[in-house]
Amino acid sequence: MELSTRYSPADTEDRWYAHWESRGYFRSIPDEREPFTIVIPPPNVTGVLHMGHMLNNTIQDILIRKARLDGKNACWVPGTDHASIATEAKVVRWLREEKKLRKADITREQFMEYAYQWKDKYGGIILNQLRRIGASCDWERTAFTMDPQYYADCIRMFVDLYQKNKLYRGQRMVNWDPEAKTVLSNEEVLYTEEQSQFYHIHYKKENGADGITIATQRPETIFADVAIAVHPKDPRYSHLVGQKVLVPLIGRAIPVITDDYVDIELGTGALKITPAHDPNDYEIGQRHHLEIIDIITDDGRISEQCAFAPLVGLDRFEARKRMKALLEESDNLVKIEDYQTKIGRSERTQSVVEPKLSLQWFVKMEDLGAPALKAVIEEEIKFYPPNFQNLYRNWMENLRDWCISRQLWWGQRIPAWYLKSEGLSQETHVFVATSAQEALEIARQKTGNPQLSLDDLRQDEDVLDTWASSWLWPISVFNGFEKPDGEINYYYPTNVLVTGWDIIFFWVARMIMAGYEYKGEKPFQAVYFTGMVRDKQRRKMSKSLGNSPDALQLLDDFGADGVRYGLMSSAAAGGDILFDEKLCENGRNFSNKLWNALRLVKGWQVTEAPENEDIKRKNALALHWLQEKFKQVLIEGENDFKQFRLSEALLSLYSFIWDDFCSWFLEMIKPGYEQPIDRATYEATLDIFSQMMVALHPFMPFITEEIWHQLRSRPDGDDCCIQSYPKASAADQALIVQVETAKDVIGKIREIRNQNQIKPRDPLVVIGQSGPVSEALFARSGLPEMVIKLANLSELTFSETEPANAKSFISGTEKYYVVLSQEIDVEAEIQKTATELAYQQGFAQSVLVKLSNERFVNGAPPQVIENERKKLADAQTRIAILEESLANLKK
RNA sequence: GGGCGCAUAGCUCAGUUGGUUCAGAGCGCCUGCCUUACAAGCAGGAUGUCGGGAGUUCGAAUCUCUCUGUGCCCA
Repeated sequence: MELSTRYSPADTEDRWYAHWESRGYFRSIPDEREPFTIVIPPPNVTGVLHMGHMLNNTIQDILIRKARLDGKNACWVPGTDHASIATEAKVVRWLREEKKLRKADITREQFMEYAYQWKDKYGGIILNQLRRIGASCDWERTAFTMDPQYYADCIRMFVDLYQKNKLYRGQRMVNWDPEAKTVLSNEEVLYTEEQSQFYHIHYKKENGADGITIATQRPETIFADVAIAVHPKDPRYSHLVGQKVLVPLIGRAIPVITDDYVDIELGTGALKITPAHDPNDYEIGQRHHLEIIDIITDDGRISEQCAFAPLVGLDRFEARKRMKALLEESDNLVKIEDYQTKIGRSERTQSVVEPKLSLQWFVKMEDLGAPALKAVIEEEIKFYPPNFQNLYRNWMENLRDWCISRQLWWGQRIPAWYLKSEGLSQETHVFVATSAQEALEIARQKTGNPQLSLDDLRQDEDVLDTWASSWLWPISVFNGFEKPDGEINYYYPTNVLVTGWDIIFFWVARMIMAGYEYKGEKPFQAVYFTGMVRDKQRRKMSKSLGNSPDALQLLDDFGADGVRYGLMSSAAAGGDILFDEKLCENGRNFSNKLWNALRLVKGWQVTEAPENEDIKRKNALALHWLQEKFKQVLIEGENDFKQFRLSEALLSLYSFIWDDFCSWFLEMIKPGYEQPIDRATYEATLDIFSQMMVALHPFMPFITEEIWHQLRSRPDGDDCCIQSYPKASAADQALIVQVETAKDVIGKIREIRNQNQIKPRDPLVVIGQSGPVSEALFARSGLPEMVIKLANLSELTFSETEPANAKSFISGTEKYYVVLSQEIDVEAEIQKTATELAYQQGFAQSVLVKLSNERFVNGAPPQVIENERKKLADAQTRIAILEESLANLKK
């Protein structure tokens, strides 16, 4: 069998994924095993794979594969989210560009047909891309937030909340997107610094005398003014309070009032109050019981309500432009100054958000929030890392009612019906039911009019906010609403949710609320928050910045395992990742290292018995040591997994495999050129190599599966993917420490070799000074042979006398000599030894000071004191050795 | 304005309950090697006021306070 010198992911990844899938390894059906459940944070149905998805789903896959290897019934439910705003925007653009259709020209039913066409065409892309990174989802469970069952669950939820009086229709100041003609949640509004202008406008008194000058960025809204507010402590305006001034151009009289909200420093210190078009003004208006005048239409134009005919019908920005001339003409404009301010724009349409009073559906958060807050504070749901509790608490303690209606078509249509006889937004009757027929029944009862027919009713035009559907995800994907006693009881609560911290409020908090509301229980035991993937300049990766590497290209370049390694190696929970391709390169290099270890081992000739006793002892020791070391790594790994310290778990496996296995173990047992290896060592090596592949499998599934099969010919179905994870057990620490000491000796011999330009091939003679530690060390069967091989020695002996022409080093508290053929620079040696001596003396002194401090000796635990004594003793031993060396050198 | 975090090697970051020669890893850098698995590699090496200051303690990268810088969330 010829293996290429480099590992080629392209040759293996698709093949193994297809194999796993065809074998049904990812399928989960409830059984007697303990379940381990994850529901995917559903990506946007029209999305494509980006770095954030790869990170997030790699973590989920690691946890799921580990659970599967641990013998649990691992269930990872994949799916997508309909993402109403984003998807509708894409569908609208597609219709306009491809079909030459405007949304206004087609019916709701036609639009939905097109939207589903679009979804069928693009909806599966991201799920297929997830397969490429190795995601071991149970694809038969793939869910979608607009599936008929899921849709029905959303409607059921809406009706239920309404019946429980946790849902109401109310007028509220909302963020309005005049382009999409929809309400946006606060989170969908992006604020950026923009250049704006402050119009200083003078309002005259009723008698024509000088009144008050205000500063506003929105002169076009003066027609909706109902008051001017000043700060109660502002002496400049105290004489005007309680008087009336006239709105320019229309001459309507409005009062001057006082309110603490006003910032004396900002602008002129006088604020015009326009409750219909500014959230703060709305609140001030409420406080002072002011009327509300709404002068802006749904599409952002000035309405007739403004009482100023020349501007009616104009766009708000066009109106603003006209205001300058109009105010100048009427002698009300004092000045215009440039002003830098934060402007909110719709995340989707980029349109400037218009604060607007609107009739919307709201969820009352008070009752829902309480158990959800408690669950996290009391750690019934654990957050990783735990400091996200603060952020969560902060938000949960300042809950506002949740506006769940959106003026869109793509989504679950709100199951509320009104009487056609009542005007839009003027409704006095509302009938909420799961179907029009039911609504009709209710309507007949409530109105007492049995003659009502479906034709008399009108369904609410709006759909649910996407989050108001996806908060049901952990329940609905297991059909928990329709069959509350079905498999949901097996899978729920799920084990862990893996998601970015940026949607802690949008989604995590709301899923917790829904969990307690509808299951009376938390939706997940733990939440693992991933960081954001950023570029090297710390910018969040985004499509608009174009700073995101092409995910698929990365997979092509480094292999899925390489990318997974790269993402995980610097991804502590919650910490952002400054993404650098270098990280994936490390992963690729690691794959290659594994591959070459395979090539080495599989290239060996095997004989039944070792060549001689030395080799037998050496190999036995090497194996024993590696097995013990592996146990230690496994124990640490289990610990890491329990705490979701995945990158630590990966790094310790990485260094075990690269350093301990490849650099030390394989070199220990590697036979000489064209020499065979004994069968016992060979087989044991294949076994532990195989075990290592299982241990690494959750992180790097493809290459581990490939090597698993390359190592041995295995029966059909004996795959790495479904092995038992190697069990951790207590390791022989004494052996591990001894080998570490031997490695230190070897390292120091190599260092002397390097410094003296002695080729690795030239064998050396090393003489150790007899001492208790070295005697015990070298009495370990196989250990001297190991040192001889790895340091390439012709001779390793012990003696009391110092050899001629040798360089010495200290390992632990023992002295060793490396005999050199070349001349030694005695002066340099004296210098070096003296420096070392000074350091050791200083060290001993500092320990001595500590030990002679009575408070330390009385206060510190005995173990710590014991350690200090040992440090001192060891240092003193080394000092003695160094002093002796120095004396000898000076002879 | 209110709140939350972060600051450790040139870079990116670990460092769990304060305690072992604890100051670490990877990358980068320097030296020497194409040593029959791997140059995507091997063997070595250098690098730190743990942001500044004060405090608690026998003992602080770790706990407290404060200052500085910086990032985020909310208004």
